[in-house]
Amino acid sequence: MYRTHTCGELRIADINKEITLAGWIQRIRDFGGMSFIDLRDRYGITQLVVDENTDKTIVEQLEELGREFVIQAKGLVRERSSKNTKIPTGEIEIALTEIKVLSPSEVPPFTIQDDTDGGDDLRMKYRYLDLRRNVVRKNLVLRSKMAHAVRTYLNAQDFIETETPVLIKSTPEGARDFVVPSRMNPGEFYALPQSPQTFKQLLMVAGFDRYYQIVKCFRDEDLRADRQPEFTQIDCEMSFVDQKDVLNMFEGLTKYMFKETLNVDVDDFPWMPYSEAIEKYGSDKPDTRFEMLINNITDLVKGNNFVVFDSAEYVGAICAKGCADYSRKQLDGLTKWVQRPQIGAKGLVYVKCNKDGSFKSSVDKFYSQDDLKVWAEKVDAKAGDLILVMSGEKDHIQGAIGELRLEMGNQLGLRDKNIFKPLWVVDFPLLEWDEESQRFHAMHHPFTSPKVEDIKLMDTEPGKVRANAYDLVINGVEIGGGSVRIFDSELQAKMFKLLGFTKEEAQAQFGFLMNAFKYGAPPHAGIAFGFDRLVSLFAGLDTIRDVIAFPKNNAGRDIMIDSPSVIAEAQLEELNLKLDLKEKE
RNA sequence: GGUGGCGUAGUUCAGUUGGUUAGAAUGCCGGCCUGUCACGCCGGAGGUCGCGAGUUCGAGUCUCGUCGUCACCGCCA
Repeated sequence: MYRTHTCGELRIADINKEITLAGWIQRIRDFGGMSFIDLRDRYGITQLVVDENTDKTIVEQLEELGREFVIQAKGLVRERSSKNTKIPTGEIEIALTEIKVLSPSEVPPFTIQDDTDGGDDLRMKYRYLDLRRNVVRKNLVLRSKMAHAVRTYLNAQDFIETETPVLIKSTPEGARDFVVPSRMNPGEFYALPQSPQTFKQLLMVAGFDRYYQIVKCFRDEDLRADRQPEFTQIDCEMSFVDQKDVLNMFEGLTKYMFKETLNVDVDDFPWMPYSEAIEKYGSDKPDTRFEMLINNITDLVKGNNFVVFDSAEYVGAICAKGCADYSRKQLDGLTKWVQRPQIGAKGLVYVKCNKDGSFKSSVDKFYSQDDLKVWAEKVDAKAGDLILVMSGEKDHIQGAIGELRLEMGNQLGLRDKNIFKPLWVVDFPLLEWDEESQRFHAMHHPFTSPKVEDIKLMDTEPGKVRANAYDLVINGVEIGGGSVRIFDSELQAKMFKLLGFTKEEAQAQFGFLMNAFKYGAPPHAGIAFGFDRLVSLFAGLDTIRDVIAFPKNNAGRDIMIDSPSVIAEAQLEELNLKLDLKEKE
């Protein structure tokens, strides 16, 4: 036995016990005549002491020790003469009687402390050292607890946890696939799943009734702080349910996770139609922690010879509370901010609602005090508030002013990480027009059912068909989404036709699913949560990297193991592959 | 594919208008120190200023390219 206790458990009640600890040396404080060693493991830190009573050989051994050495230490627990109230073991220390180096350590490239001196690159390269730090490990402990809560809740609701294959088939819809060459089937490839979508529907046909899985998914697209090429979903499907049943079940799961892991009670989740989210928040994932809703003032601003507004399809405004005293510099800063290519607005019009009831705007030349008063009433602006107005093409400006709203929320400190505001966004469009390929794409996926009352529109105005599709959004983060599925092979065929598949293509790609539907498919619906995002939201982080033990960087590289990498010529040959690398221009 | 930030000691950063020998903190090494817990004090070592070209009498500093990294846009059903 290497140890009798962990480094986090000894207390004043353990005084005079002969104990053995094992762990990493956090720090040595050498006083010449005496020394202190902080010994660390996952559970905490315990102080070891060497003084005049300690065996001389131990004093000599001490010279060899350094940070991050793994040692085994035997000694007597005793009360400290000067206590440290900052740590749980701070009332005791270990008078050493024996010390053994289990494993020496080179000087680590950065300090293993909460406030490390290491930068992101270095910490990623030595991820196993970074994971020794409390602040990093605690995120993975939270992740473990949340996964446990998911299983506890769904098992209690009679869900069956089922694994689905990882080597599957490439499909044309959705994200780019990661592919895996098949040695036994020359020239053919597996794909890694973007999600277990079709398999979980087949499990419903199989009568499983309730399925879930905490499962890796893979998408070969460009990355972000909240997107990794491999990520984890809480994937679920249910039979004989409608949309409300699914939302209630997973609202229950979400509340359970908040309560179990953060001890937070959240309100019932409001349902917001997609159209309302776009209209009021300029986003399909609204941050409802604060108001500052977008108002459509297009009709109020026309006919004053202000050509920018007169020619605009849409004019939107938000009201920033208490910002009437923004300086010229601040307003210029906001204007520059919206003119960045990422937002792409031409400009920004402001109206200051002064304390004395007058208005000062950047368009005073065109609009009277009375005109501006009408605007202020429309956007519910009071004295002391600042109205920000953007105009242009409707879809673009709604999104842009939505971004401005979030930026103002940041500046005003309205996006508190300790407040959680979940909601369901419902009634998504079934299809969206893709300019590039000049055809409709499924907004959610091709198995999403249209709303019954909208089916008749499928032939006439496909773009207006609403789907039985829903997203869970918390604090402006898209946590998950799902839909009621098509379970009728004829309706599914119609859907494929709308998506531009020929009968033959549909049969080749998804024939297995349509065939399955011929043998008694139950009505079914499902949902999937992005587990990494949910954990990072709970942990108050902006990136999912810190809730993944071994994440990849912006370019999809693992800089610790240095992947991806080239493979041996023999491997290529075995797979019947030849490389044809494009020369860089 | 695009836009922007960053790249200087082991590490995190500073470095003025282009000008002599590139600094600080921390870490590391050595010395002193019996109650520290971010110990303290004294001393020391440590640099291909990412890489390559260019402008210039002179480049860490300016220009172009390139590589790495981060954030965002496109993309991600």
